[in-house]
Amino acid sequence: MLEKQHNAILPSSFFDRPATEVAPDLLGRWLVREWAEGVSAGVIVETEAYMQDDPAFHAWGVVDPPSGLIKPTGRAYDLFGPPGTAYVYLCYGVHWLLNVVTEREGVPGCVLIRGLQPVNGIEALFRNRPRITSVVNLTNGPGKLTSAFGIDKRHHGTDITQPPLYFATPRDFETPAIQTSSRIGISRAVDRQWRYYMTNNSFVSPGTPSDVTADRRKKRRRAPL
DNA sequence: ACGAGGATGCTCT
DNA sequence: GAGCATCCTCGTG
Repeated sequence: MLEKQHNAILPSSFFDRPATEVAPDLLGRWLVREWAEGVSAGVIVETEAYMQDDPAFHAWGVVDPPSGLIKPTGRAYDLFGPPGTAYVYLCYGVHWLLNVVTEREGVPGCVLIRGLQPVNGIEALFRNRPRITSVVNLTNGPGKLTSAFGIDKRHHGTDITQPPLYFATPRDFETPAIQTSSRIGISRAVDRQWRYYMTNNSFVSPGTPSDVTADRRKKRRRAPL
């Protein structure tokens, strides 16, 4: 089982930067989850950055530019928190998505974790997703990896630079080869190349990057006559 | 292989 | 009530 390497934990200062710097820098590092018995970990292979003045960002429009005042409404408020805080929200009413808050307190930003390659405690991950039979399908998507790692509402707002859930730099860390694309599943700010992923890694999510034609509205339900 | 559709809940109009 | 930072299943080829 994995030795606990608390000295390798990424500190909050790591996240006190623009999300577009943090997101690529997280590739090749580990997400670590400590259980009551044992530890699971995965190499981060895919991330997305969300920033101020970003129409695809949950906190978009929350800052009033003339005054700089924050309108503390809903989930967006938590994106102004201190760097290294977990921002976990429910997507499509079904899946929890894990983000880490970036930039100093008062400046909103976050990085979405979209893909992991399991490297430790894989049995526990399978146990959390009993219907999955192949390792690849365990964690190759933002909703899949939270399910496998047992991440949900309970982790929202918690310090993600401490056990039981944190990021760490592995001993053999090397800066990986990285590619970029537009982000997946969004309909606004589709031109920004703020998705980062490892080259030639099969644990990158199968989603298609958004483009101006990719986000056609689903067929609208016909109104009853 | 690929595409359509459903599940399901929170936020804002 | 619409619009989601998704995933899985079940049709067709």
